[in-house]
Amino acid sequence: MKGKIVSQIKDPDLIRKRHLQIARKTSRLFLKKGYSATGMREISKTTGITIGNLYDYITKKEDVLCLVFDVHHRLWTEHLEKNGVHAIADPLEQLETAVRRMLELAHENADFVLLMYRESKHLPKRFMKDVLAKEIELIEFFEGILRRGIKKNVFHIDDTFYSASMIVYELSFEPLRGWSLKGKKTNRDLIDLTVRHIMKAVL
Amino acid sequence: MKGKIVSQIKDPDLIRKRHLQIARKTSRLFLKKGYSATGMREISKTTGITIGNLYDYITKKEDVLCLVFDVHHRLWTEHLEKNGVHAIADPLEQLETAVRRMLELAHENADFVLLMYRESKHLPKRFMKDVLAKEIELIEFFEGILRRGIKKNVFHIDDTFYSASMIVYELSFEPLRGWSLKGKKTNRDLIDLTVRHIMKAVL
Amino acid sequence: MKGKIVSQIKDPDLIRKRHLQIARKTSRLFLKKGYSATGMREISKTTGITIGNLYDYITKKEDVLCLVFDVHHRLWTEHLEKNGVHAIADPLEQLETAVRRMLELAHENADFVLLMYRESKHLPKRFMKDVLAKEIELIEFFEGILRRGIKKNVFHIDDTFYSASMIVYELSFEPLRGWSLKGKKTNRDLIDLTVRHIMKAVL
Amino acid sequence: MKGKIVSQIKDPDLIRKRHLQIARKTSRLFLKKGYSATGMREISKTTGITIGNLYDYITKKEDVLCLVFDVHHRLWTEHLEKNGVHAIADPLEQLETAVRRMLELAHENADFVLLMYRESKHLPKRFMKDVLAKEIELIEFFEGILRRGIKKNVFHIDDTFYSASMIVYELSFEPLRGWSLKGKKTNRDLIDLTVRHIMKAVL
DNA sequence: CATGAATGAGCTTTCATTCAT
DNA sequence: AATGAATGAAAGCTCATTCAT
Repeated sequence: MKGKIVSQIKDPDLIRKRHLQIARKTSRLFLKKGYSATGMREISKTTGITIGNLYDYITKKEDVLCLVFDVHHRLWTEHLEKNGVHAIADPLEQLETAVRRMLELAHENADFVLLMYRESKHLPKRFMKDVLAKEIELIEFFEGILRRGIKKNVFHIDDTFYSASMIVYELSFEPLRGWSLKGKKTNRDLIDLTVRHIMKAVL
Repeated sequence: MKGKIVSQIKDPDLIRKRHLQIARKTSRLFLKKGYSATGMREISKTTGITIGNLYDYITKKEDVLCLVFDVHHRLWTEHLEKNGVHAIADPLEQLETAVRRMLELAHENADFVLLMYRESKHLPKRFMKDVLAKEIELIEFFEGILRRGIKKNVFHIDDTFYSASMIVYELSFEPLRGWSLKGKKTNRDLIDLTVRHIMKAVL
Repeated sequence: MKGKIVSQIKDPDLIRKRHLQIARKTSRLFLKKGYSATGMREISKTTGITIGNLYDYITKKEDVLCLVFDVHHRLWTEHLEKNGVHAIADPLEQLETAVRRMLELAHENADFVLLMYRESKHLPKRFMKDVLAKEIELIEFFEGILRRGIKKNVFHIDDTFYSASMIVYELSFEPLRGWSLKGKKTNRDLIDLTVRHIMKAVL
Repeated sequence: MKGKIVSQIKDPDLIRKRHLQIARKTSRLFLKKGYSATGMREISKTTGITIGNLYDYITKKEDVLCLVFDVHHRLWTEHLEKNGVHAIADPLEQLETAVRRMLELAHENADFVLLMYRESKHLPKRFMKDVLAKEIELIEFFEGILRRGIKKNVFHIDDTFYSASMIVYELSFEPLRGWSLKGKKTNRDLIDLTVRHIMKAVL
């Protein structure tokens, strides 16, 4: 993962700064137009970095997509840690809280989530492996909760890995399918409904 | 819907034949390489229709994507009809059967489903509306089952449209997320697990 | 050699016609500006073939250089045949005639010869092998004359391959070094001097 | 000649030092990849001089090529002086020695000679004139020997300038054409053959 | 109806050169 | 004197689309 995107620039602080700048500004472009339809010239204009200079921080257009994925992934990992979800002892409470926090995050970054489903195909293989590994990590985090809940006899499910996978999938319901409910439900209601839906399936 | 894709050709039977030919052969290309990365030359070669002739049956590259979506949608609509799901009287049995049939179809056409999530962005707006309308139709079909089940006091859920939406979303679990379970579950098990997961949430 | 330059175009006559057109017009550009300094846009303008269409007849810029080399090589091979040099029985007369004819050709295509020395580095390896093979052929042609002359006791040299190589090299004297004599000698004188120089060394 | 390459730097010793450093290191690059294909970044890396600093010692990329030519030319001039060829009284011995020394030098610097034929086109006109002037000097040196030999009735040739030009040209036989004899002749043999070839033509 | 050669805007990427520090 | 980030024109090449035959 480290040093994945090769840069011509020597100053590592500058690299970090510019990489963030590129990822943040470009993600909006990718969201609106899609990866393929977004040209390097647009990326240059949006980021405010001239095209030549841009290529001092990346080697191929792909790298920009990798940077976008990177920033977004960091967001998710950090979110659970920040909210102290790991520390909750009661599995039922922990699951509910984790799901709720993730749904909130998914709501705030709905476009991002959609982007990742849509454009992951354009990631270089090497990077794709990292992405999948992180997804598995998230699944395993939920699996851990489920296992502890089963031991304590509070959850009743046959297959923890399957259920954890499905839960993680359901977290993306709004970003991927929300359009059908747009205008019919407030965000609060949608989250409540999904929390209940998920909890019902494990109890 | 009809006549959406404008054609230079007079003979309507020929148009239908060619459109089907284009859709079927090209979908494979789009699946493998994605819409943007697939060139018209490749489409011409794969379909066996020369490039000039191809443009007698479509007006823009988009149209090819529309054709692909069209064929695939027809598949789903027809599937429920063919399997006589509409005729089942018992809501519980009907829901379980419908879900199972859809999951089987989703499994067989996993790549297609993935394609539709990925490339829908490239559809022209006009066509996109049709696509969403059809999705709503499917949701409403499931909503109908749920409503009847509630009346008969066999389902217990608060919001039928939400639940129907979520069910339809869950049908795409394997195509979109199956990679995490690849090698761990047989297709049969996966379908059984998902059927049980869905049924549990509505009972 | 055959079919070396891959083309998208189906009509083989058209390919030949355009390849010749490209080679002839572009060689002038390469002569004046060198291979690297000549852009595809210039080539497009000079040949009168639009840039996209140009790439229907070649796959890379290299190919244009190959075409130029090809045309020129054909020139040399055909020249000896046309002038009936092969048919001369007397080795001394044959050598003198062959040398004179080649010097005349070298004079008329001096720029071309220079081009080949200068830009051969940019040829793809595969093609380079063919070029060298043809050069060896020419050397061997002269070696044959020398051998027959030795048998008839008219030439006196130790090493026929060396001498043939040197003779072929000397044929390029004017194209490569003529500048130092420019204005001092007429073309006729220069050729006479070189013929005498070469003959003296083998007698 | 002096001060040709304009520099921002005040200290003339430093300029000389850096210019030598640039010429020596870069010539290897030009040999391998050619002038056009060698980038300033590569030159910077190879010389160990940062790109900005490099431009304190030159004004354009051309200048680097000039420096390379300069160093190489100095080599040739110095070589004849070092070997005391100028002091030999007997024209025949002097010619043979001069030719032999030059051939040895040409062998050791074969790549260099090739480079000069190939890349001279990229020299700025002003500098090109200097290069040609030096070439003429070398020709005239040989012409001098020939003249003295004719006076002493040991050489028999019609045109001293032509012969001297051809001799100088023949010195580059190995660098330009040696590939055809590679593996067939040792260096010693090749030099002997060429010396004999040249002497035979003037006697 | 069918063919495929032709068009040219637009793509990603490179690279000589400048300039603030 | 030295550093290296920044510039942007221009390079090679692709590709959706048109049109004469």
